[in-house]
Amino acid sequence: MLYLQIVLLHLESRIVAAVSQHVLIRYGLSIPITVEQPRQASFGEFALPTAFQLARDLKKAPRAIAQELVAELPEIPGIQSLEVAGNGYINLRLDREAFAAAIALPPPPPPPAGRVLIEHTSINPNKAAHIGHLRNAILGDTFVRMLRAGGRQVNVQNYIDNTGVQVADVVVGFHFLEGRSLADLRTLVETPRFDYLCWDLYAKVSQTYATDEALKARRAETLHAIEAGHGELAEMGALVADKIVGYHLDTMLRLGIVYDALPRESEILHLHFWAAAFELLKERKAIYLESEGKNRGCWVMPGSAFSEHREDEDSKVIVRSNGIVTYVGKDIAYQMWKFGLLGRDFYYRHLRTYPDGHPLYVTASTPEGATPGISFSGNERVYNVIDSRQSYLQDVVQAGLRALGHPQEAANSIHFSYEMVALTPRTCGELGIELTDEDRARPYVEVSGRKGLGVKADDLIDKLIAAAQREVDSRNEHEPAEVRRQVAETIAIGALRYFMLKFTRPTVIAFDFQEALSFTGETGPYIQYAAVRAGKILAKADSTPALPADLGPVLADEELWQSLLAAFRTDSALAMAIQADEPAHMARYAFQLAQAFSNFYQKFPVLTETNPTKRDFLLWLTAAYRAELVRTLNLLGIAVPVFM
RNA sequence: GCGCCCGUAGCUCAGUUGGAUAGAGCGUUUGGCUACGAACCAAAAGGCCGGAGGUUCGAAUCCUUCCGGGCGCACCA
Repeated sequence: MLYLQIVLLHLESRIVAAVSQHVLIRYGLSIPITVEQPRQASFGEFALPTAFQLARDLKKAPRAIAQELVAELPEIPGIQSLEVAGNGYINLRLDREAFAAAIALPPPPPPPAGRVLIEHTSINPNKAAHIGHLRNAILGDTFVRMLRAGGRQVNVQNYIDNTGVQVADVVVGFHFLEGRSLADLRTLVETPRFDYLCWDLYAKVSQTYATDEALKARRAETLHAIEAGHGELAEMGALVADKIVGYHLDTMLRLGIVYDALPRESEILHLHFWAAAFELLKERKAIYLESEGKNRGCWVMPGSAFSEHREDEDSKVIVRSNGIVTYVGKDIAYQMWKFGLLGRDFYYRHLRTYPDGHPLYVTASTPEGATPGISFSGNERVYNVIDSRQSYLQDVVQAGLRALGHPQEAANSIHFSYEMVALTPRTCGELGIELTDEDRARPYVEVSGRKGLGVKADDLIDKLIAAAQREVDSRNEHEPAEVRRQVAETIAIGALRYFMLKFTRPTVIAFDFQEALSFTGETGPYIQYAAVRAGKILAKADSTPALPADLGPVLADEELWQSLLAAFRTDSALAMAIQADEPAHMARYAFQLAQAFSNFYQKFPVLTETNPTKRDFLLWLTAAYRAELVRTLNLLGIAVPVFM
């Protein structure tokens, strides 16, 4: 069934080849030929704006050129007719019979695979995940699914900063604010929703710093201990981080999000990744020891390395005057490892096996207990899914690679950036968050972990499931409770994932409960519903769907023909979405596909159709729609419930 | 101050990389269920694409400039 899409793609490239060759011979011009979809379906299947492009060079009216082209272009197999439209467009119509016959063609070979790495999620392991993290993970996971469907070999990583200040802050809270020992913490981490407890504690500690200088001094002490990896404070930090990572993995698994490996900062420290990178940076003179000014005694990267616009851009400190590397420095080392440029690797220990059998590895600093023979280093292309506020730092990392003499890798370092998820003032009100008059007047309010201001991921998922459950129960009283529960979950996840994907990456999402809880209109459930209805028809049909031999009369029906075309755009939509690095395009396509099916569903009753050939065709097309809907939803990480 | 992002229907957003009459969803109004399940469909109303210049056959899209909003610009991560 996929062949149809391939046929369309092939046809497009045949048109491009035929037209560009003709233009070259006839006019001696070599121009890029673009093929578009006509504004109105009744115009045909393809449109060529070629005459407009030629008008400049030929100094002739576009319409006249179009007429010339139509008269002189050689026949293109699969194309029935050409006609001039408007003031110079050329519309092409498919040979429908030939097109239908092409269904029998064998499937094409898979596209060449390249090894790519995607890092996403990467939440500080010191508190529960919030909606902003959901956007990151859903965006990353969806893009992974898209790339894999597009033939790429992808490995998925979730970076764990288990030795950073955020973990230290929570340890400060437990130990110095609440006076807990390591033994106390060992029992405490086992209490339910330990991640929520940390959420509140982190906010409390952050606020206490403002008035308590002594506590702030404890933070530095704690961070130091955690980085060194020795002593009670370090053990507390490891305990907290490991436990919270477990919660994050569970939360993401609820959304169908899994990883291949968890690289941890503790191993980057213990295996001295930075030392290796530092030597290389010095050797290539990518950084220098500042001898004067405010950065005296620091190793810095000159501003000109990462900013093309200004010579006097401030240089970026990589190693502090006390000899301790900054976050960016560590990130450069990590990015080098991703490309296999560091000359070092982690050991990998098996951490868990996902329900589908997929193994998850975590990095280790010794070969003890490690699984031999695996590596996640050495990728051709690297996507870092990180919010747009960190674009400055990502630029510095990229500049580091360039300065080290790796322009190729720098160019293949992609900051897959996205805007933040904020809250509408109304949602803040519902959450009982006090707002200033100034905030209330804004269109949205930024979430803040330090202030404890935000919507926890699991709370949102629970709320969505509850809302979906009400709908499911009211429509399906006769179904077993356990199945209803599963259906409600599938719908809730569908709604959430689609909601996070429908916005393009640079758009700030002003999160609103009312909008996110909606199951009608442009939502995940709308698309799931289309797939479920298609499935119902197929289940009730007495025959298996097969394409009838004589399609002439059926394809003459304009609406049916359009319906057929609309069902087979997945591959080209996928290719375009990958090329644009934009999962929202895929989400948009899924919705359009569902709309096309809903349309078809309304206009053409399948099971009651009396003409047997037409009935066979309708049934076949229903099966095609169902398959494409399932496949497309799968790309978005959305499952299809058994009923709705 | 410098850099990046955004400004499109009442609201929330798309706009296939410069193409034909600018599209969806929500909301509003109206019509359609003894059902291949209405979480749906059909129809209507709703637009100086922030303003002004420019580039060209053609601009929501590219350039310049102004206005309005957001986010960055640490020896934090």
